[in-house]
Amino acid sequence: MSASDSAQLQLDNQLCFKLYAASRAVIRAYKPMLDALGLTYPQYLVMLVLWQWQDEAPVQPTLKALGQRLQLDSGTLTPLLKRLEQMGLVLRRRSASDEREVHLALSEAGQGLRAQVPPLKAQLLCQFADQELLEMEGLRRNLDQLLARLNG
Amino acid sequence: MSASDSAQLQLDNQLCFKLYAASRAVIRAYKPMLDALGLTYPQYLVMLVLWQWQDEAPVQPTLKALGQRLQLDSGTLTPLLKRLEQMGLVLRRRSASDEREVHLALSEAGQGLRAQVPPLKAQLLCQFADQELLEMEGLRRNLDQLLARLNG
DNA sequence: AGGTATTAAATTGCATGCAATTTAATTGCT
DNA sequence: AGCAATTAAATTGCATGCAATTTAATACCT
Repeated sequence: MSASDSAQLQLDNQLCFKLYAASRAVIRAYKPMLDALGLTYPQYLVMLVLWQWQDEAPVQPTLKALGQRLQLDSGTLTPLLKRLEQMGLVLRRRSASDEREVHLALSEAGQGLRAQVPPLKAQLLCQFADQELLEMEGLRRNLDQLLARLNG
Repeated sequence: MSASDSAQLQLDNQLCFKLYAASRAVIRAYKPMLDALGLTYPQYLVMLVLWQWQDEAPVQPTLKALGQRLQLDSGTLTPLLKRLEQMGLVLRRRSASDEREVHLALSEAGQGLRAQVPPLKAQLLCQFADQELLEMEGLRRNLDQLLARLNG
């Protein structure tokens, strides 16, 4: 165990830990807004995708396509989507042309929920100074690079 | 739902999603190394802290101190530490001076495991170009700022 | 000293993530 | 057509995260 080995193991220097901690800290910051919406964080991300697909529809809004978008598999998404269906926000039905696929759609309530987000989001963001929002934009670009490197 | 509201909801623009996706992507990248160590990702983070405390000992290496370091509560750490204890890597014992506290220590095996990390870590990092490692350093600093803002 | 408030873990319950397996439907090949 | 290979979900099992409650020990206050 050399000195440089030891330094490399310092938790404060670990990018992995920073990412893990920052991700959970952001989820905590979203908690008040998500409580108001009645959603968990991953449920919110699913709704974001489905709302987005209302504007720029992909070929088929399937569970598979959603999984590719969020990098989550059916083991995570199947029960999550069943909960959103129970909550009356999402509709699931097997494709007529290919019974293996599950097609997703927003219910009226699911579409309506979308309008509640912007004011809550604004409330969340207004606690940050403009300066800080700019820095976050830089952070977002850095994350893009990392994601492209790790996934693409 | 204005045009700017819609743009703000775009998933690609969401810092929250980028962080969430990047964190999981990094954990995936660590998987081969962690499999070789026989640890899960949060278990690895716990070991990193305990190894670090061997060098720069805090007053007391308690579960509470570990929780503050990793921002995790006893609901997560208690079962995780019991597993590390079962694996023979960590020792847990109640403090003599305050029976409420659980003190943590590394077993021989737990200390020995530390030496296996640097070569595996080097193997992990060598898939990245120097340029990319520099960019990650910038990312780390950005995450520091965000964490300080959200936690501190 | 005695009783209340506080504190540290542990426990309980629920919702992810993710690997591995299973099931059912479709493709592709001969 | 017939059958193996592939594919999309669902299922199973396990380890987190985290809120809420419980338990046990210590601190505090008069």
